[in-house]
Amino acid sequence: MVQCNQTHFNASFAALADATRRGVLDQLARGNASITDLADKFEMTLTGMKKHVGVLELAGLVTTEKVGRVRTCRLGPCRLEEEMAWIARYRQMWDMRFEGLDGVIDELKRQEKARGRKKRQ
Amino acid sequence: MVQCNQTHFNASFAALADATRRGVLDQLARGNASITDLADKFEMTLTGMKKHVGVLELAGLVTTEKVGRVRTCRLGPCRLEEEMAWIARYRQMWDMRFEGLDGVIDELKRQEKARGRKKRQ
DNA sequence: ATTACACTGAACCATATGGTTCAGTATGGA
DNA sequence: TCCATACTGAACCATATGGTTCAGTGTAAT
Repeated sequence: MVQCNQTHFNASFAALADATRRGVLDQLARGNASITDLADKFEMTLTGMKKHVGVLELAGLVTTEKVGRVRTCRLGPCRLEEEMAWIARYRQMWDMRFEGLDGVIDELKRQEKARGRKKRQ
Repeated sequence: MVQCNQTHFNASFAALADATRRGVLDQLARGNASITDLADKFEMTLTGMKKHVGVLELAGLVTTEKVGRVRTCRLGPCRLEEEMAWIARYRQMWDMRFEGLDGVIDELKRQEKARGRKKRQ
């Protein structure tokens, strides 16, 4: 549904709106890691890191699995395809909008030229 | 700088993490609008909408200009190029990661086959 | 059996977010 | 001049966010 997409966009963009979480994704792209690994790397308490991982997990960007006493984090199923598509569409609209403006500017220039010619006549 | 980029990513992704603000961008792509126009369209107070526009403006996604008593909002200079690039790079890493896993799986299968052959010998 | 490790949950804190109302200010139109 | 319009800013509110500490629980190693 639209609602569902909206909610998912909210979650994934919000997840990306934090430098630590983007860093975690970067790190997990290099290899799986435990909560402790990540907490060390980003100089943060276990509890703090767990919250970040939770946000990423809710957004589908990360999945985790606990075996024994260590929880391993890895990249999740969300590949940011829709987010990418949203931005791509936005940029397309932005370009069209500016082409439109260019059109207007060209039109204005033509009119100005025409006025210049008239004056000179 | 890296810091600067990080801050910009924070602002732009946070700006996108709200359905109303994404809607405003959509709307502005269709044409410029006043705060009143947007507030009406999204059934919100002027003050509320002004805050959203402020967030979008800070992220460079919107610019505004006040002439007379009406403030006109239009798409801003930020075309989300770097954000798009970040996501593209992420997806690339994600793919590599999974190719890597496929590689590991293939390796495991080969080893298993090898063990099978050994056992049968 | 003891101890160390890895995580978890609750509670707390400061600040940010998304919204409102209310009381202005400034501008445009009759 | 008078009134309606369009915005603005301050204050407020509830909830979310990004972090912490502290007190557990369960697992691994000695």
